[in-house]
Amino acid sequence: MEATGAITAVEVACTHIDTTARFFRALSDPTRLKLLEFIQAGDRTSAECVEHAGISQPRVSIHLSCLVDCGYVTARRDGRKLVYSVGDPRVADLLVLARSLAADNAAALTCCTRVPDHQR
Amino acid sequence: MEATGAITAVEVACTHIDTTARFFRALSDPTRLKLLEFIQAGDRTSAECVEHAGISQPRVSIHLSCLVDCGYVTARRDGRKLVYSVGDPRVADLLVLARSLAADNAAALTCCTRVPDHQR
DNA sequence: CAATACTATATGCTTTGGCGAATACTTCTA
DNA sequence: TAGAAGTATTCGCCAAAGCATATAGTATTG
Repeated sequence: MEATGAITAVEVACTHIDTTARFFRALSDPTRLKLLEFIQAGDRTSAECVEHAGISQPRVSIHLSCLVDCGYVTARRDGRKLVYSVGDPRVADLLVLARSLAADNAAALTCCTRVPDHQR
Repeated sequence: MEATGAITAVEVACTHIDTTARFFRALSDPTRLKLLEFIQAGDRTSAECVEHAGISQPRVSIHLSCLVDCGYVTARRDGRKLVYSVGDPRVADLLVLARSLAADNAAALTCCTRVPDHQR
């Protein structure tokens, strides 16, 4: 599938696997996921996000940048503040799907607890 | 929503956010994602997974355990070998959705490249 | 065109979790 | 019930990425 068509320069550097993994990575951190769900429930300013996340402003800034870069949320200015919102409806679909799957495996989702075993 | 019903003991320890984040974490590693897509395309033995992943058998074993624990795949014995397969159709839905979203943001998915900035 | 409010970056530290290599454990088959 | 084939664990190493604190940068407003 690497002959002629349909693959742009961007996708050559990273495989679609790498891209998708990176996409999932954004949601694999509880803080970012919490922020995304917060924003999805209604547009939020940075300050609101900082308060909701309960961590430092610089850290939240980085997390929000990450969510923006990954296409989960968009930012717009409102006076002095930045307001974040979820634009793409597929994001909601993704979250709903993931939540239902995760809930069904909540008990077994000790998951990667096995991976780092010797460090505890 | 924490008063009386509908929340089991399992879910009390971890919030649904933590559970879901952990769920996404399983897909946030390129090796695991690659394995999952490989298995989704057709049932695979451990040996096939090892060859496809291109890393050591022990590592693949751990990744597969992780995918099983998280509910993405199931394992069954076939003689001496273990055969892995994707059972839940929602997994396919999730992957399709994620791929389409990730593809639309492939260019910007430099994402967390911003997070670790001082280490390069 | 300041001063201020808001947001992003830099630095240093620590934890998580990826990897290979060695090895232990299981499970069929002969 | 050996022995081999297949699978899982342990260990040590290192990179990625989380966090706070300090600081720099950028808009908007007066």
